Amino acid sequence: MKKSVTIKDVARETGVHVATVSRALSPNARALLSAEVVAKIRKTADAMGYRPNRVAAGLRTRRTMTVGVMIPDITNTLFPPIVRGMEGALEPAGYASILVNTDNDPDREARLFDVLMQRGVDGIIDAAVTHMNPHLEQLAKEVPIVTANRMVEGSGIPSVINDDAGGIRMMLQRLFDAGHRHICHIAGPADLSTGIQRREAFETAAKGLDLKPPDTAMIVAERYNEDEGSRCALAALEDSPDVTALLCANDRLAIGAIDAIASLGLKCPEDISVTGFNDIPFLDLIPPGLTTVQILQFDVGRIAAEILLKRMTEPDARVPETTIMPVSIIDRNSIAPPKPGRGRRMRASGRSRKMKQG
Amino acid sequence: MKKSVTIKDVARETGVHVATVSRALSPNARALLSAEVVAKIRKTADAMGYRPNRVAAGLRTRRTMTVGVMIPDITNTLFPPIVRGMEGALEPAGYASILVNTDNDPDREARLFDVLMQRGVDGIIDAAVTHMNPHLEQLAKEVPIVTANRMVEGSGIPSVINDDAGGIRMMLQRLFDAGHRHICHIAGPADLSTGIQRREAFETAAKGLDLKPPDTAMIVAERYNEDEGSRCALAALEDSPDVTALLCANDRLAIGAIDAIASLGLKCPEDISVTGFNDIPFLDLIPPGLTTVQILQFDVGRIAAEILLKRMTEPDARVPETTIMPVSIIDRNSIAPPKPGRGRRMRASGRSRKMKQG
DNA sequence: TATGTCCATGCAAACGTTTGCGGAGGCCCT
DNA sequence: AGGGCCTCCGCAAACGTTTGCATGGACATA
Repeated sequence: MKKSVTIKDVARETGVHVATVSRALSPNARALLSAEVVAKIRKTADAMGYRPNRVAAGLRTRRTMTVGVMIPDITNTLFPPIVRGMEGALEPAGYASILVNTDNDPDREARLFDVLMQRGVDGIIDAAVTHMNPHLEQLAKEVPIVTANRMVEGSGIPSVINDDAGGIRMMLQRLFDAGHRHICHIAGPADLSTGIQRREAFETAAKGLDLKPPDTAMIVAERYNEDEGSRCALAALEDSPDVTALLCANDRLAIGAIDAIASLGLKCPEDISVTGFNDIPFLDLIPPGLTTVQILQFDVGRIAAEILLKRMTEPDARVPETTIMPVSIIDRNSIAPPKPGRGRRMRASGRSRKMKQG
Repeated sequence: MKKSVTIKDVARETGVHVATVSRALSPNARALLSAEVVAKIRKTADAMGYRPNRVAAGLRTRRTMTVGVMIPDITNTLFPPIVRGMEGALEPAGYASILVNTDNDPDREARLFDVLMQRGVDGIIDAAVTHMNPHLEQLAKEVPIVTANRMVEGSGIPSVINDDAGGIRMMLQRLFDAGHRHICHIAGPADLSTGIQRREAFETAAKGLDLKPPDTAMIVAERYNEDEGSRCALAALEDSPDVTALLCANDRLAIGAIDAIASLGLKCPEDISVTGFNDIPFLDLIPPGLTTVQILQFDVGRIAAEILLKRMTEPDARVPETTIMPVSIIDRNSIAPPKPGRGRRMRASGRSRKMKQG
C-alpha cells in the first residue's frame, strides 16, 4: 500500500550506488566491499526499515526462494506432520512454501502445478502424486521435483517413501504368529503407489508364509477413508466367512473396519483382528488401540525437503532416486488369537461381491 | 531451468507488440483489442506453451496474488480444517497461499511476518496471533490482515472468531444441570485470546449461576496440550477436593485431564466429569466420548479468507471488525451427575499449588 | 478537402533487484 | 619512474510484465 523503502533509497541516503547497496546486503557479495562501507550501508538500511523485495530479486535471479508443496488434503491427519517436517528443513534454508491441496484429483493437480510454476517456485515436493503420472516426468524437466510418501515408478524422480513392503511383511508375520491363517487385505486405492506397493507386499509376504487363496483374500478400497474401510470390511467378512483378521492398508481403513465389525455385533480383537498403517495422531487413544505400522512422518517430509534443497542448489548433484524410510510395528490391542469356529455363522448369507482373490 | 517462453516470444511469433500480447491475455484489457487479434494471440500463446510469469507481473503491479497464512502449528489438528477452509475461498479467487508455523513464538512470528512481506503477499490471515500484539497493528497498515480463531482486542483488525463466551456458558449450564456445583475451569494460556475469553466467560457464567469461589476454581495452563491438561487436572483435584467437574478450555487439555483422572484410579465421567472445546477430528472415537463445544472450523477459515479478499480487492470497503461464528454443544459421554461424597479421599494431601481462585 | 473522433495498436518507462564489466586509485616490484 | 596487479566501487543492462501516452488510420462531419 505505502511506498516501501528500496535499495535505491538506501543508496541515496548513503551516498553510494545501488549496486553497492545490493552487494553490501548480499552475504555472498559482501566480501567485495570494504568493511566500513558495508557497516554504514547496513546501519542506514536498518534505520530506514529497508526490507528486501524478493519478487524483484526473483525476477532478476530466477530464484524466488519459495517451493511448492502438493498434498492431497491437509485435513487428512497423515499429512500435517509430513508438511511440518518439510518446513523444518526448508525454512531455515530461507525457503517459504506454497501449500496446495489436490484432493487426489488429476485435473486439480495439473492446475495447481501450473499455479506453482507461474509463481516461479524453485522446486516442488509432491506428496500427492497419483501413480504413473506421465505428466510429472515432463514437468520434472522444468523444475526440481521430489515426491514424498508416494512415488511414480521408473520416472527417475527422486522420492522418499516408507518401507511399505517391510511394514506389511512384519505385520502379516504378527498375525501369523498370533495364529491367523485366514487373512484378508483391505488394499488402498489402485491409483496410489502406496495402495499398489502394500498390496504387492501382502501378496509376496503371504506367499512366503505359504498362505494362498482362498486363505488370503483381498479387497480394494477406492479411497483411503473410514467409509471405504467399513464397506470393504463388511464385504470381506461376508464373502470370506473364514477370515479372522483384516490387514488394512492404512489406519483410516482400519478404523472403518473396526466400526463395521462392531456393527455386526462382533468385537475387535476378540472376534476379528485388525491392523493399520501409518500410526496417525491420536490413534493410540482410539479403542481398542490399533496395532499398526509406524512411519517416520516428520522425517519423510524433512528428508524430502533436504533432497530437494540439494537439487535446487546444486542441480548436478547426485541424489538417491528412492529413499526408503524404515518403519516399525506399534503393538497395541487389535490383534488376538483367532477365535475358534468363527465363520460358521455367516456362511449362509455368503453372497459374492466384487472381490479379488489374492 | 530451461528458458521458458515469454510474452516477448509470443509477440514475435504473432507479429505484434508485447503490449498487445499482454492486453490480449489480460481479462480486463482484452476488450481494447480487436477480436481477431485476441484470438490469434491466445492461440499461438497456447501453442507455444506460454505460461505467464507472475513474479514479473507482481513486480510491475505490486500484486503477487498470494497471501500469507500464519498458524501456530499445522500438526495441531485444530488448524488443518481452518486452513482448508481458507484455501477453499482463496484458490478459486486466484490466490495461492504461503503457509508458516509460528509455534506461538513471538520471535518466530515476527520473523515469519517479514518472510511473508518480503515475498510481497497481498494479504495475511493470522491464526497465530498472540494476544495484544502491538506490532500487528503497525503491520496492519502495510498490508491487509485478518485474524482467524483469535483476535487482538481493540486493534481494529478484522477477526473471525468463535462464540467462546456462548460455548462456555452453555457448557457450564450443562454441568450445572447435571448437578455439578463444584467446577474447576482449566483455562488456556493467558497470552492467547481464546484462553482469556473463555476464562472470562467462565467467570461471568459462573456468576450468573450464583457459583462463587471456592465452588468454582480455575487453573491456567501454559500451553494447549495434553501434558498441561494432565498437570492442571492433577493440581486441581489435589487443591480442590470438592471438584466434581473439569471444564477445559480446549479438547487437548481435556484429553490430558481424562488421562490424569485415570492415573488417579478414577473414571470419567463416573467420578469426574470433563468437557472440551473445539471438537477436533477423531474426538468422537476417543473414549469416553468427550462432550465438547463444536466450532465451525472450515467456516472460520473460509469467512476469514472472504473478508481478506474483500479488503484486498477493495481497500476502502467496510468489513465487519469482528465476526463471531456460532458454536454448539456436542453431547457425548463425559458428563455424569456428580458422585456423592467425592473429595473426602484426597483432602488429606491437599498441598497448595499455584492456583488462582476464580 | 480539412478537421475532428474514435479505435486498435505501438512505444517506452517503470517495478526493485543482481551482476558482468570496467575504471580509478593504491600498492608493490623491477 | 613506469608497469602491473589488486581492491573497491560505479555503470548499465537485464529479468518479464503492465500501462499511460502517443500514433496512425478509418471514418464521419462540417
